[in-house]
Amino acid sequence: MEELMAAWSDGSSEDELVRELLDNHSPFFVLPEKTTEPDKTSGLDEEAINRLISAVYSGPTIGDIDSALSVTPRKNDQLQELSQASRISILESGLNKVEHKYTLKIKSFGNVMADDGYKWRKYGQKSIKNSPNPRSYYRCTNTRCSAKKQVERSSEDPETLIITYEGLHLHYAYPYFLHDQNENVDPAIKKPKTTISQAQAHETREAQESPTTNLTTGPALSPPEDREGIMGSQGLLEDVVPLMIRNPTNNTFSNSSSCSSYRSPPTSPSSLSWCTSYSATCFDIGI
DNA sequence: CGCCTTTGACCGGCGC
DNA sequence: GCGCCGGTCAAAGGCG
Repeated sequence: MEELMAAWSDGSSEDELVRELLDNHSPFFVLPEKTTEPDKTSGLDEEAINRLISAVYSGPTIGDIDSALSVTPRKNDQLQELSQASRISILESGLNKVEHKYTLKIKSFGNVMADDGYKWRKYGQKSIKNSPNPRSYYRCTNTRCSAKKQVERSSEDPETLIITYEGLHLHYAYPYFLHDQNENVDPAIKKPKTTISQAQAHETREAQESPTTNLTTGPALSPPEDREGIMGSQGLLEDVVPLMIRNPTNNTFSNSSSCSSYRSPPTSPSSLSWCTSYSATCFDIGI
C-alpha cells in the first residue's frame, strides 16, 4: 500500500492514469455502458472523458460544490428542492476550501456516531500548538484511495469538531470503470461494494440528506439502515456525518468532476464522486 | 492471527 | 545552522 501511494505521488503515474482513462480498453477503466440519462447515449464518452481528464489536474472549488449540489435528477422536483436546501446548509455551515483542503466545522453531541461508509485508518496524532486538543490523522483504508482527513476539536468551542478533508474517495467511482469488479478489484480492498445503481442511490441520497439532517441540526445522527449493511463498524472510529456530492445523471462527468487532486494523487475517476466525511468521538480524537 | 490504534521517532519546510 | 512545527512512519501492543 505504501508503495502504491508512493507511486501515485509522482507525476508520471498520474499521466499513466490519464492514459488509462483515455484507453477505452484498459483493463482498469472502462467506460460505463450507458448513462442514466437516456437521451444522451452517443458522443458522450469522449466529451465526458475530456472533462474528466481536465478534472484530474484541477481541484474543486466552492462553485463546484455549489453546482454539484444543485444537480439532481430532473424528474424529481422534491429532490431538487431538497438539494437546494442541502446546498444552503453546507455553505452556511462552515465549509471552507483552503489549498485543496476542505474544512468543515460541525457540532458534535455526545458519543452517538454513525459510520459514513468509509473505512479510515488512523496513522497519527499530534498535539497542536496553542490548542489543548490533539489532531488526529486518518487515511482511507482503500489502497486505491487517496482520501485523508484530519480531525480536531475546536479550542474555542469544545463541542465543535473541525474536520479537514483532503483527497478523494477514489474507489467510489470504480463501479463506473471496472469492467469486472471481481476481476480487477484489489483483493486488499475490503470495503463492501455495491452495484452501480445501489451506489448511486446511496450517494445521491446521502448528498441530499446529510447536510440538512445532520450538519445543521447536529444531534439525532441515526444513520439510514442500509448504510450499516455496507460499512461495518470502525471500532473507535465512527464517522458521523456523511456527505457525498456527485453529479448523478446529466452526463456522468460534469462540472462536479471537481475532484480535488491534492499534491499529485492521480485521482482520476474520482472526478465522479468526491465526498467529505468527518467524524470522531471525543475518544476518537484523543480527548 | 490479522487488523487496528497508539505513540515516539523521524522528516521536511520555514523562520530566525 | 538550529529549533519549531506539522505531517508521516513504523514498531509495538491491543482487541475481536
